[in-house]
Amino acid sequence: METLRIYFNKFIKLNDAEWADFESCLTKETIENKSELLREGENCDFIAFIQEGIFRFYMVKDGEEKVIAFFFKGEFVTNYRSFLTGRPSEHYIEAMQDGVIYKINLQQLKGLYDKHHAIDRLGRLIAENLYLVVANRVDSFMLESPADRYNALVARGSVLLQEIPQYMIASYLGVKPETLSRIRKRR
Amino acid sequence: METLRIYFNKFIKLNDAEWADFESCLTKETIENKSELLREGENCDFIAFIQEGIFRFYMVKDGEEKVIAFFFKGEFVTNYRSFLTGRPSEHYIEAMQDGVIYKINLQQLKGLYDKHHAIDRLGRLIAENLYLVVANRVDSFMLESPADRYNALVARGSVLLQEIPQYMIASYLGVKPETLSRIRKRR
DNA sequence: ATCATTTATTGACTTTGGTCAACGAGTTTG
DNA sequence: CAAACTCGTTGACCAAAGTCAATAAATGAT
Repeated sequence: METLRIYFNKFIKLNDAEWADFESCLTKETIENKSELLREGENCDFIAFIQEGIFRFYMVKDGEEKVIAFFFKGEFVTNYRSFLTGRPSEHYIEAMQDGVIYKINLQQLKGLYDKHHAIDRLGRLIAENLYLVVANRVDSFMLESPADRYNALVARGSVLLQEIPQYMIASYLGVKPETLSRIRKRR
Repeated sequence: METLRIYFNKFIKLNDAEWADFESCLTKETIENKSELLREGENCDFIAFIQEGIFRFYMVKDGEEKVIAFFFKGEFVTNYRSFLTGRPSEHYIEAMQDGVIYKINLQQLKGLYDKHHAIDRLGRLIAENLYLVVANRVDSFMLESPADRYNALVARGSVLLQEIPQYMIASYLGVKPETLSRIRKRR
């Protein structure tokens, strides 16, 4: 899996021994559209690298689906909170397209952390990376109006706009579908 | 500094050699109330462990101070985003009381990461920890009303309520001071 | 202790987003 | 192909938070 190794090189270059151990812990999975990677109440015991596909991370509050995040090709999909704390997930992860992922299991990853300094570092780099994503999201909620948030998506030509139905984007932005429709009209 | 070491034991137990190296990179600083640890435009090249004191992390948007976070005794204070990315800070960090912190510098920490697997792991655990804090904050913004967020503070008897002026709590909750005042009255 | 400043509260009014309902364009299914 | 859904849009109305202004309470400084 040379192309996979190249992806991980963006985080850290593992030597052949480290990579061999790491790769041996990855399990490739073919995911079909609308299947669920994780359900509420389950413990998330994996981090998965997305080779192909889009996933949404959502929870159900008062019977309504609230989309917290989307995950795309080249990113990691997991309920990182459940993964880190060992507590059951309050969220669902659902595939929005057919896809291919490489899962690594919590126990195996811990083993690799102990065995290879470099893989512990990879874990740090992944954590730091995920931190930056959520920290930006906090800022956008604290500082920007829903219209600002939508315009920011448009401005950076986000993949979201092509691939994701509008009512899910609305939820992701923290508004109702009717409101997003009106925001779009005002532009 | 035995008591300091005990704090870090909550993350990871370092052996004597690791701790000696780590401790030699910590610089103790006495901070006086209202002094600024970091200003907008500066690069944040440190993580500081708070032995004593409270800090607020805020930014100025359209002439208004927006409080993103508070940091307390036993926690780490830093602009972690600026620290990780090397980009200039958009935020300020200000002391809200006299305090004592132990700073560790970015370059030194990188050296320790290379030298000791265990300290790289400590870095991972800190990143994971900070991730959990912001991830919870995203959820509370997406799922709860301002009144819910305030009630959650009250319910867990947060230190914030004693130590922090109400208009800063309002900002932290994402509302205007007048609104927080009305939320409190409704209870 | 008094005065000045900052912080918190309250009222009247505006703005923004939510709610409910209707409708039309596209899709899917029988 | 037609019926049934789903999704996005629009309108009328409602609820929540923001704005602006006045005042009261608390805090600090002399």
